[in-house]
Amino acid sequence: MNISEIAQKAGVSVATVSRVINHSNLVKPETRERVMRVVEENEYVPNAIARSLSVRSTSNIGVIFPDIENPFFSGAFYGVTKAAEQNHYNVFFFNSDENVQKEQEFLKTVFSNNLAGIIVSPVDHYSDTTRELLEEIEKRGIPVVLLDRDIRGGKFSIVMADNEKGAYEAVSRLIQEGHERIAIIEGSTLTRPVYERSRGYRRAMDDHDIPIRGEYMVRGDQKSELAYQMTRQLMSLPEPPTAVFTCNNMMTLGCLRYLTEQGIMIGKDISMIGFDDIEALRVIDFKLSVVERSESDMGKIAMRMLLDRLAVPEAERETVVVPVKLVLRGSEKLQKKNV
Amino acid sequence: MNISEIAQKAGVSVATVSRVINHSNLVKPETRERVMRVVEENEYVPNAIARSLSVRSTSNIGVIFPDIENPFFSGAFYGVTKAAEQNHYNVFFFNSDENVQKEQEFLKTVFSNNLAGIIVSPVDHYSDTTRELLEEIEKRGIPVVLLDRDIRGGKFSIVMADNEKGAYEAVSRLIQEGHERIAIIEGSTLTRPVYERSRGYRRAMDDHDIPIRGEYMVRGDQKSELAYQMTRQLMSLPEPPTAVFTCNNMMTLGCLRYLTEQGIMIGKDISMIGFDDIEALRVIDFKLSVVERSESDMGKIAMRMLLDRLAVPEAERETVVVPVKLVLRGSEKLQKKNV
DNA sequence: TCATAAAATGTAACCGCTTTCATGTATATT
DNA sequence: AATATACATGAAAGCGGTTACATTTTATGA
Repeated sequence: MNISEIAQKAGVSVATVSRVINHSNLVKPETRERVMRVVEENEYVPNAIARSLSVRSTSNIGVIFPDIENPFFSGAFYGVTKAAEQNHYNVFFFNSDENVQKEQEFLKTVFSNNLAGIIVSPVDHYSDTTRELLEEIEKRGIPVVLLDRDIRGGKFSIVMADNEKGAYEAVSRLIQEGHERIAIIEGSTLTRPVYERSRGYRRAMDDHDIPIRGEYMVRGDQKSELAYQMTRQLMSLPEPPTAVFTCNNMMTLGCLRYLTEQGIMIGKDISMIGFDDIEALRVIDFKLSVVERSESDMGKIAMRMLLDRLAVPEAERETVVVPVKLVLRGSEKLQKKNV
Repeated sequence: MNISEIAQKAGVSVATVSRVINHSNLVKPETRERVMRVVEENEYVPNAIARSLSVRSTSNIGVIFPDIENPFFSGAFYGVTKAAEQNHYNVFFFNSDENVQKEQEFLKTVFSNNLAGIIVSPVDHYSDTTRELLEEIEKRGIPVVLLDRDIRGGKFSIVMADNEKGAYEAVSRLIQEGHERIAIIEGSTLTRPVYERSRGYRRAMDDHDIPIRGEYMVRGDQKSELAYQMTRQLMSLPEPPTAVFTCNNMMTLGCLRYLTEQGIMIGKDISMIGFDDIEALRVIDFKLSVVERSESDMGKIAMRMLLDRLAVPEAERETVVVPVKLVLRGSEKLQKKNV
């Protein structure tokens, strides 16, 4: 069933049918009625592909995240789909697997698929190729919104958490608890949030006149395994840290595993605060203090920003910083006062 | 840059360019060369929308899951995107939010978006409307593959886990540990996996001649809260159960929370086995025995089945049952022998 | 009543590609 | 050399809509 069949049955031209289904106001009420009746009787749904070809744009947006299985991203993705649905947009998803090539591969399909806009969390902060692709996309009038991670030298709309503040508050809190030997397990340096969290740590230490010791700053990635090893390394130091701040949820778990395996009690033998809440631990009431942010809000905001840009193409690119919250559940404490 | 500009620059007709980019073999090697050079020089990428309109089908598949934040679904989704990517398919994602209306809303857009196929995990096993929509889709030549959940009276390809066996083995194991007072926290009855897990429980009990007590069979949903309350209810019985089998990961957590809050030690004061592994607990080495299955494999298999149907439209609809594995980590044990 | 403006509708080109059918050209066959 | 055959290419219709422009209908005012 296509538009000309409907036109024929309703005894009008295809142009009129098109006007009716697009809510144009230059069609007589009775005609509209008649056409609508035929449309409903035949359960006619216009072909979105043909429409897209004609208007040279779609109602589809693209989302490229590095790892949909990471609760942060699945939460953000949920927010995006929710907001998209409410505004009658469809969403294409692509998982870059933390792989720059794959990410770029997908970015190249943006034009041929005539996407209305894209939301991306770039794999590599330093990739010039990715930046150039994104700039090309913007230049051709397709809005880009970055989520959580940005890209060096690029000028894009972005929604991010207040990473530095989150880290600053977490570390400050540990200091208030009396700690001086505070370790940080950083993520891989390829992304901005990692950098900012690290800066928050250093600023908190500086502001409280606590010297930063290189051996307490170790680097993990996005997985738990390396953080596990790094924790072992930290705890094997002649003077092991008395508190640790972990920069993302998977690393928090890796760290936690080493500590519990060794029988080191969290919030008792050692203090700990992680970045990002871990639902499973929260649900079982495992007392872990964390820096929390709303993933789904970040997704919704990203979609909203995209819609704004779509509505007003020449609008300014904006940066939205989502607040973080330090949620204290006890793991920031220390019972044995061996600080 | 479109096909006719390329044709002009290469000094051939659009038909020839079309043949070149579609790898038709009836074009002279030299011509192909020449066209390809122009294509590359101009970084020409054919417009997928126009192509779709012309061939009346896309390389897009649709995925409808009830809750992308649930690790089972985000894992399965990862598998789908992985397999799709390898076969040059794009994936549209839609979150039904466990809401039948939303699910049906999306199913209606399948035609207008000319999707090549869909993978769905239906919200409600008993929804005739959903079944009819899916049948209509199949009838119009668009393959449907169900994942994890099926639909009453429908004859569709499906990939599912061996739910009954998983439950049977888990409960049998609890029985072997000496239990007789075994409770089950079932999910909401709207889906088939729930029914099968429940049946596995009953069969295990029957096979070992243990009478099933109604007060030990309680119903949760997909969330942790109700399971928490149900666990309290179970533990408040005059004769509380000595072991509990929970039918999905969120309920496992809710149950776990009540027990730990009450100071009831898992694998010591009470035995427990859950359905589906919980990564966070595994990573921190929390000793929870579970029935495990590979979510991403299920997604990959679903995509593979879709591709097969796409290649051979008249192919039989098949049911693939993915094996489950009982992973014993200690929580199935009981130390206080008060059984 | 008629000229004129405004509103409603229709005609047809176009979006960018695929593909059938017609045509032209090279190769093989006798 | 003439004819048949296979191969290579092009012209043009079509996919299902939208929309600029032309045309017809209706409303308005003198």
